[in-house]
This record gives sequence, structure tokens and C-alpha cells, in this order.
Amino acid sequence: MFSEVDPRSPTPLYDQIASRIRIAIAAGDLVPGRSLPSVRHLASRLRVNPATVVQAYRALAADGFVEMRQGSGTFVCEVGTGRKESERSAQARQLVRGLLSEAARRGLSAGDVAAAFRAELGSEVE
Amino acid sequence: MFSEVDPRSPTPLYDQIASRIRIAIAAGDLVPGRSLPSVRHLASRLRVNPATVVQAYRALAADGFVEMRQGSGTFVCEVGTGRKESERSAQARQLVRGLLSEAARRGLSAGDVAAAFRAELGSEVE
DNA sequence: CCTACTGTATTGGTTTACTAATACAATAGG
DNA sequence: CCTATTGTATTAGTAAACCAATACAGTAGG
Repeated sequence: MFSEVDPRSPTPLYDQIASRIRIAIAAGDLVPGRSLPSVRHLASRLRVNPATVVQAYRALAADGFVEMRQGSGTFVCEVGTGRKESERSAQARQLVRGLLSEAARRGLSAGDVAAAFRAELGSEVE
Repeated sequence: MFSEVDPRSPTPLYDQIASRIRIAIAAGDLVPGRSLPSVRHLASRLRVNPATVVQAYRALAADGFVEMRQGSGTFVCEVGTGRKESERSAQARQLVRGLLSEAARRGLSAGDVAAAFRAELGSEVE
């Protein structure tokens, strides 16, 4: 689970760490209330600086995935998979807006993106 | 058209410049064969360094939007709006893939993204 | 209490992206 | 030709992101 990390990847270390945990929470592998490894434990296991793990945990806390309690530890929040629908849709719309502007920048129309979206998702979109 | 640029924006100057030209080409405002302002002209008009305009033009050239000819100028390529459909769809699909992985990172499902996409595009998607 | 554990805060070094400055090379036109 | 205009190349400075190091502060449990 928190086994390894790639220092040579273009994606930052803290981002790799945060991503894995985020996915684990979304998938239900980490249930709400459960405590994450301590900053120092995870840091020594991954061979990175504790501050890097802090940065990852902080990013997760900013998104509401975890809660950091000084002296106690870092815990998975109630939200996770059951996050409020309005919040999810708002975030999704923001992502989509960014995609569309990026597509426009490259001279792609909304139709191009829509076609790619259908092709990529297949039947899931229905 | 090439009127102003915002140095305080988080998006780089060369990117702002390239984006506008890209959109102008995609929209047909700049027809193939037409010459763009010279590096120095555009730079002095926008109050930026010529090298910054070069970087913008270079990015456009890398995408096949324009062609830079030393001694002559920079010209809009034939592609532009008529770019090959396969190329457009491939690029669009790559963008969409990136979006979906980013969405997964944030704990959003493909369904969330699909809903946001429909909401954002409205009737255009049909 | 007090000790061993938790997260917090500040600081610094390294790298990378961005912008600028300056000198170079090719083309067009008189 | 030769001069003015075009893009090219190299170098440098500035800012931001990233990671590490170290000292600080709160909490739990014996």
C-alpha cells in the first residue's frame, strides 16, 4: 500500500503519496476514523523527509479527506466515498471547465472533446 | 487581437500569446499563408522581451500551427482548422484521459465527470 | 508528572520554469 | 552588393516549486 515511491518521476513525491492515499480512501480501503501512519513512520518507510509526508497529508486535509490532530495522529474523515454530492459535482465541473479551456487552447472544439469523452468512457457514460 | 498581456497572471506570458494565436487560427481569423507580426514588432507592442514571443511562436511551430522562416517571418500553416481529424481526436482523447486520472485522484468517479461534462456543455454535446 | 509519541513551524538548499539581454545568421529588396 | 529586417542561439537573472533539516508544541499513557 504505502510501499514505494519514485524520486525520479516528474510528479512530486508528496503528490505521489497523497494520490495513493486519496485513491485508497475513495476505494474504501481506508475506512473513516482509521489512523494513517505517523509522519515519521511513513517517511522512514518511504525513505523521504518527514516534511514531504507532511505536505502530502496537508494536501489531503485541505481536500477534506483526512484530519490532522497534533499529538494524536492523522485520521480518515467521514467524507471520503460518501462526500456530499454537490461538492463532488462542483469539483467535477471545475475540472471539466479546465479541460475545455485547455482544449480550446489547442484548437480543439467542444465537439472534439465530447467525442473523445464518449470514446474513452464507452458505455459508462450512460 | 494581439493587444495586451497580463504579467501578473499565473499562466506564463509566452503561453498567453500562443493561446490567443492558436485560437485565432482555429477560428479562421488567421488564414493559412498569412504572416504573423515579427518577433520584435509583437514584443514591443506587448511590452515583453522578443525572446518571450519567440518562445510562443516556437510552441506554435511545434504543434504545427505556424512555420518560422529565418529572414522572412512566421507564417500560418495549412493545417489550422483543417487539421487531420485523427490527429484532433487523438489529442482530445489524451486530454480526456488526463482529466479522468486527475478526477480519480480526487476521488471522483467517471460518472461524476460525465455529469459535469453534460452540465457544462449543455446542448452542444449532442 | 514525565516521557515518548504525535503534528507544527521556520529555514535553507536545489532544481526548474520563465523572462530578459545580447550577439549571431539568413533572407528580402533596393 | 549592402542594408534593413527576419528568426536563431547563448547566457544570465528572477521567481517559484520541491525537498530536507531542525527546533517547537500539543497529546496520550505509564
